[in-house]
Formats: sequence, structure tokens, C-alpha cells
Amino acid sequence: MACYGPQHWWPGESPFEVMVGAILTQQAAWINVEQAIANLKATDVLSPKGLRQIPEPELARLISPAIYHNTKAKKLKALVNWLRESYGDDLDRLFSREIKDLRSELLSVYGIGEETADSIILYAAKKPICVVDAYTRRIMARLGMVSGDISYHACQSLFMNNLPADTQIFNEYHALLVQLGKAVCRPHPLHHKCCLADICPTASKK
DNA sequence: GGCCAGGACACCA
DNA sequence: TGGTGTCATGGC
Repeated sequence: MACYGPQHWWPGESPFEVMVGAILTQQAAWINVEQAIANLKATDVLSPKGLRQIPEPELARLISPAIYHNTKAKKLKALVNWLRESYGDDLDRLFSREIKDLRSELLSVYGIGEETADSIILYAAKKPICVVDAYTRRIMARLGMVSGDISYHACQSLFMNNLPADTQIFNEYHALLVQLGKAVCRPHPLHHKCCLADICPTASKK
């Protein structure tokens, strides 16, 4: 698995861009999310203030490549309004909170669920938390390590309890699992065998 | 033409 | 509390 190497995942240029991407990527292919973010940049509205000022229908049009654009436009509006009302658009103040508090704060915002909240904590706030997405659970199930209907929390705990609490490791793990999931878990899952040690040999042996 | 992609929410039983 | 429907683009 060393061939996969560091993934440098989530190529956002700023924490706010990562937050926007986390919402846009819900049930969407990243290639389309990139296009939506490019549209926001081209219109110069990729900022809390910019997203508040742009009319919702126009915002929806700009992010249309990222599927469910009307719903996601509402979610982005909810996010930037919450940022202003609760933190005065000060991301540093938001991200200075403890992980547990930060997570519950994010979950209170319309449109931010567990995976989106954890993605923001890991990739924008750069705090050590494990992101569990569809690929992660799919791979774990295929490996027979968990049942197919494992809860988000249970799967997350499995990683958190067996890996050192290091932002970089969780970052690479998530990225590698998605790449691995794309590579082996769709066409012929039963023809591929792998284990966590293949992905990260330095992981805790706990 | 059908399926899938780095989910979340509302509604109902 | 859990299951189901809805959202609704673009590439292969």
C-alpha cells in the first residue's frame, strides 16, 4: 500500500473553503465539488460574507455541479449565518474549542451531520478525529472486521481506540481508505484482500 | 437509460 | 427509534 503514499487529501486553500467543500461533497463526486468551488471563487463569493450576500437562487446556480444544489445552498446559508451569529466569522475562535464542544456545535447547524462535522474538525480545524464515510464502513465490512450495518459512532470508535490520536494519521487513513475503496470495493470485492496493516504498518498494535 | 458518487433531513409508523 | 422518501448533477 506504500504505493498510494501521502494523499494530501482535501486540497482546500483555507479552512473556510474546506468547510464549504465538506457540505458540497455530501453524496457527490469530488470532481463536481471542485467545479462548484471554482464557480464560487470565480464569482468572488467564497467567504462567509460573500455567501451571505449572494441571493440563494444564485448560490444554488453556482454550486449546481455538486448535485442537490437547492438543498446545499440552504445549508451553506445556514452555515455562514451561524458563523456570524455565534462566532463573528472568527474561525480561529471556533476552532479553538475542545473537539467535543466543537463537534456538538457543528452538529447543531442545519446541514451538518456526523461525517461533515468530523471532516471539518479534521481537515479545517486540523484536530485529531477519525472521519467515517461510506468507503470506510464498506471496507471494514468487506474485511469482515465489522458488520455491514455498523453505526457511525461504533466504526469511529474502532479507529479512535486503535490509532494514536494524530491528525496526520487520521488524515492519511481516511484518504487511503477512500482511494482503496474506489480501487477494490466496487468491481470485484471478493477478489481483493487487504488489511489495516497494509495501509498503515505503523498503526498501533493495540 | 441506468447507476453511482467522500449525506443529511423530514416524515411517519 | 428505525425505516423510508427526497434532494435531483454529471460522468461513465
